[in-house]
Amino acid sequence: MPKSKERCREIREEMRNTILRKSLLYFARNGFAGTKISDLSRNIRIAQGTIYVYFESKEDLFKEILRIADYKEELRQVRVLSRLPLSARVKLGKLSERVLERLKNDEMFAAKIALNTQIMLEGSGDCSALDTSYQSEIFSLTAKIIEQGQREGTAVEGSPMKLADYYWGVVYLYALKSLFTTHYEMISADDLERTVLK
Amino acid sequence: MPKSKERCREIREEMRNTILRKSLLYFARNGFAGTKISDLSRNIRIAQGTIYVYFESKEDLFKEILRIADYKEELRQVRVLSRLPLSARVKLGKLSERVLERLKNDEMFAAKIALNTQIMLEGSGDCSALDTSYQSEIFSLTAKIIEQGQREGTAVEGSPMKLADYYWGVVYLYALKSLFTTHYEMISADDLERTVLK
Amino acid sequence: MPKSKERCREIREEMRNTILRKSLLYFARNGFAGTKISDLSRNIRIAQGTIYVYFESKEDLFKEILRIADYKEELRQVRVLSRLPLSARVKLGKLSERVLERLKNDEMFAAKIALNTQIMLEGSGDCSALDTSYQSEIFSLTAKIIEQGQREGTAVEGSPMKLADYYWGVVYLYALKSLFTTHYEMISADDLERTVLK
Amino acid sequence: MPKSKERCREIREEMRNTILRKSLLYFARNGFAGTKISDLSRNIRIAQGTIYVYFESKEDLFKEILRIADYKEELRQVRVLSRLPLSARVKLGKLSERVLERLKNDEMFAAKIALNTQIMLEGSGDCSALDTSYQSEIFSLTAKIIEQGQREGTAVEGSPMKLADYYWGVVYLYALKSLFTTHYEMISADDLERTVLK
DNA sequence: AATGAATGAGTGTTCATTCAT
DNA sequence: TATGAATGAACACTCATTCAT
Repeated sequence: MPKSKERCREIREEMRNTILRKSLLYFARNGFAGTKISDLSRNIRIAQGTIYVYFESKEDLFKEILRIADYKEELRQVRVLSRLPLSARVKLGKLSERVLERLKNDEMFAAKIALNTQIMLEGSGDCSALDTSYQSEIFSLTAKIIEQGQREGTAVEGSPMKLADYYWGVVYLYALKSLFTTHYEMISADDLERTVLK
Repeated sequence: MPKSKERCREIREEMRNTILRKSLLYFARNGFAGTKISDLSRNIRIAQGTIYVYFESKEDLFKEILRIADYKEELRQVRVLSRLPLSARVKLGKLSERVLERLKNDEMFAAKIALNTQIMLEGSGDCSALDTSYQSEIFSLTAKIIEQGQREGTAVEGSPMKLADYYWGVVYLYALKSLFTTHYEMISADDLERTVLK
Repeated sequence: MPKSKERCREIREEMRNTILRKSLLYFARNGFAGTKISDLSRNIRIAQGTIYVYFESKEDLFKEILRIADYKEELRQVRVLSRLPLSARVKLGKLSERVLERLKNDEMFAAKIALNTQIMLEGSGDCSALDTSYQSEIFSLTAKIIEQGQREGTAVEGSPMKLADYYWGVVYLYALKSLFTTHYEMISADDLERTVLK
Repeated sequence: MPKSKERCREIREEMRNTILRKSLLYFARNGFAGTKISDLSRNIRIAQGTIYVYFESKEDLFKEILRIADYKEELRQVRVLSRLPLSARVKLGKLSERVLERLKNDEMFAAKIALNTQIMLEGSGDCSALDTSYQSEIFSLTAKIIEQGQREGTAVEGSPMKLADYYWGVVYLYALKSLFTTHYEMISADDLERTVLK
């Protein structure tokens, strides 16, 4: 008797997500070239062949990872925040607290940030593969908050985009630290804010 | 013919340095796993075999690169600076200006910082390979300057080591940017100082 | 419930035959190495696992195919024909007409001939797997008819076995054509006869 | 000191040809799917990697083989023959003798014919890869000789193209035999001619 | 010393086969 | 019994390393 079609789809979806989730961490830590399918599959505790049931190639798997490692949720938060009737200082305070909180507790979040920023840095090559629109909108929204801060006299002078870039660069820096280092001293929200606030 | 022998050694030394210099950049950009000897040799415009005349293996080459990519010169500067009868604010100002200046103009400097920090992050694995003593002394000297700043009331509160780590982390961040991005906005010395100064 | 059991056996037999029939065509067209179980099962519209309910392995399936792709029926016809009180010319004429007729209309027949001849050509390897006695009896009966023709002065000179081999070789040739080509010009019975008749 | 550029090219050309020549036989005997790179390289007595120094992939190697396994030389002969002021019977006699001679003595010739005809039969798929123009010109020249024979009353009736196809089909048949069978009885030029001559 | 063709261990990928459902 | 996801041995291919020139 055939398996129920529905159940089958569920199982597939579940396995696919397991592979994606575990691979995200692996790729973030070891890079594309440094990740071997054999190690990866041992890490996920599946056979090498199983990966190829769900993905066409190592590269395809990597691209799918980048697709799911987007900033949809983060963007939503920043959007909401930027619209609230708050001072830039408060907005950046709340944002920083949330971001650092997740960096500490959610390894996947750190991996996502690390992977995306790496791709953005290497850039050029295969931009097509990656939808960077979420990221760039986060940057421009952050820049707007900084601009608001400059008008309010709480943010430092300088190009808001440069400062936003600086702010998220520091987030990337601590994403790397949390990915690679077991014992490290996390900066405080104050430290992070200081990139853009007086 | 002692002179000819001398000349021979010179030529050898020159080739060896060329390989080291070009490889430093290549490894910094592509990582160890992402660097193929075939690509590397094409980049240097020598035959693959030539690399093995000067280095025992890819790993040996990499270790030699790390050996020359030390912070001897930087350490010297920081040492001198920390001993001068200056305020912490001025010391950090001068340090920041010099570091950002080199980051902009000296690609090798950026590569050196990127490579070292990467190794430090991945850490654990082969610490033996890398002499991190220069780096850690720079860190502790920077921490001392920050401590001085805290006494003088110009530096922010918090663990001086954490703040030094933050300061150099940002330097690493912009080393990466200058390595990978062609057009980017460099932060100012003020921006960099703000990681640790009020 | 004896009836239900009987019915069950029937269904099994039916499925088994479907697999054998469809596989015969597939193997004839693509060869053993060129036939993937995944493609085959998709072609039959069953799951891959189902094949293994009826056959132990790909090789077992192939051997079973060769077992059913015998020349029992053809042998019977040639036997009857060779015993009739007819001239060699008439015998070969009737044989040629029947063979070409089936080649045109019965894809399974073409596949059978193609597969068997291929196996005979590659030969040596696994002769054990294939009972070539039917085939060789057809050859020797054909040789006898040719001998008769030589006595009657209608067949060309030369070793009767060589000529029989030639005759059936041409049949193989057009079996291949009908298997692979959609539009081709079939030779006439006269053309086929001419391999052995003046 | 670098190897002489010229000598290098020679060595490369030589090895490339060795691989092509030996692979032609191997692919002709075992087909594309049935040919393993490991077996092939063992057969040529080189390392597997060496094949990839000269060819991008197994498929690329196969395509190159088809490119060299053309009928340029055969076409030249048929062209000359068809222009000579001879009767069709004599032309076909000479052609048949030459072809059967080469089939017996030149394994490469048999492999070439076997491979090309196989490709032509499977056809459709990747016609682009193979230049079939030589082959089709041989066919049409042969058809013209047959037409001449029909006018002279020596060739049998029927579509000249069909008969040319038949003639070369038989050549393919005995190419297969000479490739696969060690002991077989080769047909005579007379036998071959009889496909198209009365 | 410098070369680049040759190597083979190691990596990515396929596919016959198994097995829980 | 029929299914198709999971498996891992076998295959295609890569790349650090060697070596004859």
